[in-house]
Amino acid sequence: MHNYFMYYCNMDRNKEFLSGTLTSLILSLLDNHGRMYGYEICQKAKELSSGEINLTEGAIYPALHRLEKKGIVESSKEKVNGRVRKYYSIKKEQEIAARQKINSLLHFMQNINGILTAEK
Amino acid sequence: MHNYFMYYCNMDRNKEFLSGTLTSLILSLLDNHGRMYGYEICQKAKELSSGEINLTEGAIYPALHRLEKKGIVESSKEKVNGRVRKYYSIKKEQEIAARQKINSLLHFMQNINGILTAEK
DNA sequence: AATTATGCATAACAAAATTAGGTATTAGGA
DNA sequence: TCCTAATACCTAATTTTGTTATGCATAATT
Repeated sequence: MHNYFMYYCNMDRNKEFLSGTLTSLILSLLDNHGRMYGYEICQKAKELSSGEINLTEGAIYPALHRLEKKGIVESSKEKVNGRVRKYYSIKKEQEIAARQKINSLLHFMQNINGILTAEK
Repeated sequence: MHNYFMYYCNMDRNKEFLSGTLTSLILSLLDNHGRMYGYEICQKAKELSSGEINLTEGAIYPALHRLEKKGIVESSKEKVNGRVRKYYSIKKEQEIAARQKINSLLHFMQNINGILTAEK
């Protein structure tokens, strides 16, 4: 290593948010509403943000697949009104970790907010 | 187009934040402190977040280069204490746009916060 | 003398969202 | 009865962005 800047210049636990809050957003919605399916998550995010947060399908579905692959959520398909829905929920043993992740995002946003609103 | 979901399911002006708050963070610091150089921006972000936001060099320098390439900031080199610093500042004609971007991030974070802290 | 801090830069890689396409069913209006 | 909108899933190519790991150079500290 040529210098030591990088020893303290990594994003630590916050690194994941610089590249997106989507995963934590999904976990939060699942934590609050229990079983949800992809389309429903998009709608709920939109609803809770006065129509301003519009998640794209190309983002939400791969994100859900990643969460499942990592063993954080589990899914089950169900036919409702002739259409198949894929419901996701946080695995029981992952709930604490999920809440920690959500709190980390809240904390991170407080830090960013503190910088953005700092007095000159 | 095969369906119409995507007509209203894009991230609109918020899209840039899902993939990082760094650019807005830089603009905010430059807006508040005027001329700053890369290393100084890292230090200031760290200082204003009680040491929790640690920007990496590999992120900050390319980000500054992108901002300059886009004509949003301008730079000038200066030798201070035998070391060359590259100072950046927001172009006069870009200040309003920069502040809008910063406000967009604040607004976006309020929305995310609203979702994360929503009552069940 | 050696290390730490200051200061810049870039390249290979990985992660994640955008963009754009695909399939299928149901509901509602003209 | 069409046609459109809404519901509901999926994936691939591309782009953007950050991480990780380098490299160089000078000043200050131990």
